[in-house]
Amino acid sequence: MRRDVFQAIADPTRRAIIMLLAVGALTPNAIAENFDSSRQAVSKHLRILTECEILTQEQKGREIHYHLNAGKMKDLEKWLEQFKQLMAKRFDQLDTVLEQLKSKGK
Amino acid sequence: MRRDVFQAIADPTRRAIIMLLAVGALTPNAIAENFDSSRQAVSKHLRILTECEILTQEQKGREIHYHLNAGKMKDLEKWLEQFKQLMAKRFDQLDTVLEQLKSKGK
DNA sequence: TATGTTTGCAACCGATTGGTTTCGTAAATG
DNA sequence: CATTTACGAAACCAATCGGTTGCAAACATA
Repeated sequence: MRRDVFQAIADPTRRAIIMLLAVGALTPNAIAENFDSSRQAVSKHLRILTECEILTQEQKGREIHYHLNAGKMKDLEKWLEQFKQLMAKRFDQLDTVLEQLKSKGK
Repeated sequence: MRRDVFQAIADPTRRAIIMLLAVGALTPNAIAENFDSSRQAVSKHLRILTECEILTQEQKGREIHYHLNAGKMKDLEKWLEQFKQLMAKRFDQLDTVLEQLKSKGK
């Protein structure tokens, strides 16, 4: 089973959960209140996100507080950065071509 | 059918294709050479990426050149930025709490 | 015109997804 | 001690995914 940040944020509900928990830790019930789907459905998403290590659990009596592990989002950030660098390099090459054309035009 | 950047980059092969095309446009055959899976499997990924408008097609005789539409990646960038802002705000609040504790300690 | 190449598309397949309902358990509450 | 509450886990389901093989069409080439 693939369990990474990319697969985690593919689902819109999970993205919303991440945003919710970015503000502060919440219990499954509190999270589920923000969605149309059942508590169990949300619970499944929480399980997936926990397996991805995007969330951590903190047991408090019979309640479980889900905390966001912001560090795990770095994987996504890194990939996006790598992509942007590749694109920047491409534009640099384009610039070189354009300059060569300009100097030839002289 | 959900067709957005998030779902597009969930698959590792598609992420690799995006990186490949970030360097320059390629034909399906040229792309498929970089992977173990069949040309048809790659073609399916290309279809999905095109439907997401991450790729554009340029017909050249019997060949099709797939170009990257870097602009579409902004959706991902925006979401990540929004997330990071939320986290930053949270840390600001934490700072406030810490400062209040400090001034009380005086 | 016959042949080979490049490509998309449809049919099929097992695995995975995201949801549901049901149940068990542990903690709080009366 | 009985009841309610919070939660995870399991069983089930239709839909989707990512792969395959086998076409057909369009273009290039001999």
